Amino acid sequence: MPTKTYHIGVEATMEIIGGKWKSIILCHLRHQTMRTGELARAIPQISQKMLTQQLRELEAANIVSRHVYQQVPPRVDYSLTDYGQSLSGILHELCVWGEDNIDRRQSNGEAITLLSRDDV
Amino acid sequence: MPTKTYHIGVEATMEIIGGKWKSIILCHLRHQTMRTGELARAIPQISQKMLTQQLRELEAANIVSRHVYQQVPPRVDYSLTDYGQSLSGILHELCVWGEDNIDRRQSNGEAITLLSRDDV
DNA sequence: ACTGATAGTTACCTTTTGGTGGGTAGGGCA
DNA sequence: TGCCCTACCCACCAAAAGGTAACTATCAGT
Repeated sequence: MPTKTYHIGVEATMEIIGGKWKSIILCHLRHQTMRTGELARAIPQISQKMLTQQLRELEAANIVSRHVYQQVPPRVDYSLTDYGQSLSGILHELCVWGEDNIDRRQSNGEAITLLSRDDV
Repeated sequence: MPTKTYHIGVEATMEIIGGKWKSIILCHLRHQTMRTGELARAIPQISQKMLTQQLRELEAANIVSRHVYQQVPPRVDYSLTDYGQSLSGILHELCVWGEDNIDRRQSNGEAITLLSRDDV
């Protein structure tokens, strides 16, 4: 089996939280356990396919855990694992830096809106 | 002009440091100003095209600045702007978390190598 | 018997991202 | 004259990521 080689730590981190959706999902799960539908409503731009696909990958990386309740209609929820919690600080900073960046660009005349803040 | 809309701060951050290369480049520039060729040697997997393309985008976002010396052969170097420095803490944490993640996976039996650490 | 609710899968397609291999400039130097 | 050096650009192609729409299962309620 070929050994996977990284040159710098950030490569490994980005493999886990990179992509268009993972960091957004994680930012939401940072505050609370959420059902599939809640996540979908919190991230209205995401498609069903992407949501479950990304959740599966985060689960495989042991960042989120998936709880299935034996009910009909189905009930499934997701939360950060203990290990996933270790990303919480980073996720928060990523949110805050982005909010500042948006403010900056707005005051620079760019047409930009931020719909909700993550202020603690 | 259509207004660009973000739903959460992290979206904006990821637009800037996301993708396969940007965070790696920034992690290197965090410690020192570097010439094009130095960067290319520090990130051996990157192609010329990607290196300059990503640097242009980081420059456009006001994260890195590009200094051209009037010489032949050409000499160009890149460094973080003051604003770019505001990412330094995040970049460091991304590196450290990734290093820990790799350690974790190694002790879990995965065949993984990390070639160089960013320890401060 | 039919509908609604929830979570999920699949096939198919488009868009974005990344890689390759070639070429440019222009002064220094053998 | 001709080649080296550095940074960088371009045309073209391949691969990965993401989007759309249609489909599944199951039980409750009407």
